[in-house]
Amino acid sequence: MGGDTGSAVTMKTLAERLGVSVTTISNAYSKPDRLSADLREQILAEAKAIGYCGPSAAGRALRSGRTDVCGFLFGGQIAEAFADPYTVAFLAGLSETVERFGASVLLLRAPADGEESEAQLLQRAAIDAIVTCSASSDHPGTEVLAARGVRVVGAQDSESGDWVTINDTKAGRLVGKHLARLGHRRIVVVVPGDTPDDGVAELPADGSACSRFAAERIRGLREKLPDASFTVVSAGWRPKQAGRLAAAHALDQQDRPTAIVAISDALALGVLDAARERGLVPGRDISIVGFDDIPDAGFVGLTTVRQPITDKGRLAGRLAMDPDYPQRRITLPIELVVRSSTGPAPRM
Amino acid sequence: MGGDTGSAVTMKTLAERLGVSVTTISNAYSKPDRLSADLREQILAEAKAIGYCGPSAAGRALRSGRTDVCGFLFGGQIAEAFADPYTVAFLAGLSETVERFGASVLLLRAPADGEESEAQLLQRAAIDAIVTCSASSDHPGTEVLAARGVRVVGAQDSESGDWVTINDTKAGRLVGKHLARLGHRRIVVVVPGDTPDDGVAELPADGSACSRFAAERIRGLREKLPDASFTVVSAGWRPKQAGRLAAAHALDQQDRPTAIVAISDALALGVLDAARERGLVPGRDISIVGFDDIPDAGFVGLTTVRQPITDKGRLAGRLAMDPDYPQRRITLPIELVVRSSTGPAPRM
DNA sequence: TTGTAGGCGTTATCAT
DNA sequence: ATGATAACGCCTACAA
Repeated sequence: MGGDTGSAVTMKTLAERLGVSVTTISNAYSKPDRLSADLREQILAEAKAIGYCGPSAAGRALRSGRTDVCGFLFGGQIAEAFADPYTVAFLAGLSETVERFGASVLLLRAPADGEESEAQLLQRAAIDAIVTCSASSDHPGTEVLAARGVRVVGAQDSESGDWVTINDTKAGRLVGKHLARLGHRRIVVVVPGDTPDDGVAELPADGSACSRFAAERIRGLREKLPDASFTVVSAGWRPKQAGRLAAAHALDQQDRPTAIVAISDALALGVLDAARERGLVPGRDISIVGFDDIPDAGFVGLTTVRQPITDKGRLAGRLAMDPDYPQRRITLPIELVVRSSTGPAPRM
Repeated sequence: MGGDTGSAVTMKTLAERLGVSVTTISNAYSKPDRLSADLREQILAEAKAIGYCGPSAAGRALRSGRTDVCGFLFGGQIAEAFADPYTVAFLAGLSETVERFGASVLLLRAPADGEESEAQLLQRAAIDAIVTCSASSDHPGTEVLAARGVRVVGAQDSESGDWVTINDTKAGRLVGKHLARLGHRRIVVVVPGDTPDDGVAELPADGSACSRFAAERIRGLREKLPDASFTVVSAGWRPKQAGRLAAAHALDQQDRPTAIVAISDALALGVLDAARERGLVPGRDISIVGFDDIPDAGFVGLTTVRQPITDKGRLAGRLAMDPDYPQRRITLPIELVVRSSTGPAPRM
């Protein structure tokens, strides 16, 4: 105990003490079948004895070009990202697979424009691959990484690169069809987004100011509700709070919507809160829909479009860690899950 | 576009093209004051032109011994860890600080006993420092890391090493005093823990089967409630669900407790759900207390012991990244926050 | 099955 | 202000 010189012990140390070559030591760790089991055990024992804990990651990375690290690029602040059950579920699948490949996940925040120093952090990260989540799918930084030889796995279909995604337009259509059938014609869509002064921003109803996945969901939605009125609002990035604020704004209007579509379940949970605070019963007085089917959605009876979030993370991890995995562009199935939060549009 | 050979471009390439030495290139990035501004700009421009994106992390790590990576060691599965708002808040503070030091956070799962391969993952990780959270504070793996020269920052006081923590016994006492004053004498404590068959396990009432921080909270609690009856139960690791199950079990007994103390707010949220599902009004029919004061606690009116979670993360990051930070053992202040979930013990 | 040699890209040290 | 040189710890040929 006490601050020793630390890692003065290397493969060479071990080799000298045992009278074998460094190659043999190296093989003991990386290619167990290239030396006798006896010798290997002896080496491992001595290693433990003198406190050698395996090949140094730095040396190995430099020589082999592999780091056994998979980056995870998320948008927004970390607290916002991890307050979102979708992100957490995705990350759970991702890290499960990454770990199975003997690697770890490095958290990388997508730098906003002009954040020079954080951009460097991303560019220079020692990673074999990077997985983006929907909020950061088309980040410019990934191109540089790709040029550097880092495998990039996106959460959105694109012309180049690998990805695993869902059909967001179709997801929107599923919701649109459902709401159309129930007779809804006055609809508010809640999306994550920057907020100006008063906390709620109204955005172009065609979704042109939203991230792409949101825009596509909105497109599908409108396609099936051609004669409905649409308002798109945002109230920040922290999902629950944003949903609550945005819904509060919408519900306190003269001409209250009959349905609120939250672009994610995490937002929808906040929308439900806002409705209940006003004594409105979801599914009777107001219909509320989300996307993703996070675990809580079932618990609170939220109608939503299910996607296999954790599997998405697993597949992303697979694409990231296994360059030989044959299918490099994957679209996962989705499904409308009708629960109690939607019902016929009330006459008003 | 198109898979090029990748990172064939190095400092040497750049040096040759500009007719300067590699040292100068290196300095352009790491020691800007050791060369003329002119030359530096020229170098940076050429770098951008030929697609060189800064010193390779591997080379730098090997030579300098620094990786600019801070490990975060969490217990349990990743989905469980990040379903816990405490962990998320802590991580937010941690990564904020780590990023400020030009480094990133690497997610490391604490391997259970016998998970040889995952233990290797931890031991060989290329990190400058590692921060543990309460659930993994006394993990054996950290000792090896410390011996290797990795700075270890714990979330619990210990004889050796650096840490940032709170006084858990005192936190327990705050709750104990509060409940004693309200006349509670039949108390159930909910802790995270492995579950056997039926989903709820009853543990020794002295907390001896819990993690240390939980045990200390229980100790403080009992100290102030010397003549109360205690039952300690656990129902898994996913906080909300575990709290709900454990509370359901306790509330469906003949001799229902008058107060339920959840060892974390995340658990308490589940306890609240269970109470409400049974038509019990928290603070009137049953008192419910948590620990930590996560954001949702205020929202649902939960009485709890506040600790500055995000600041804890920030300080842990500081200790991890800055070996010269003078104070290496920090105990943060705590405070009882009384809300509506506690009230006088009902006569029964 | 085991050993030898060279180099991966960088930075520290010591010159100039 | 700039350059030459020598490691850093490991892995991949190739040789024995």
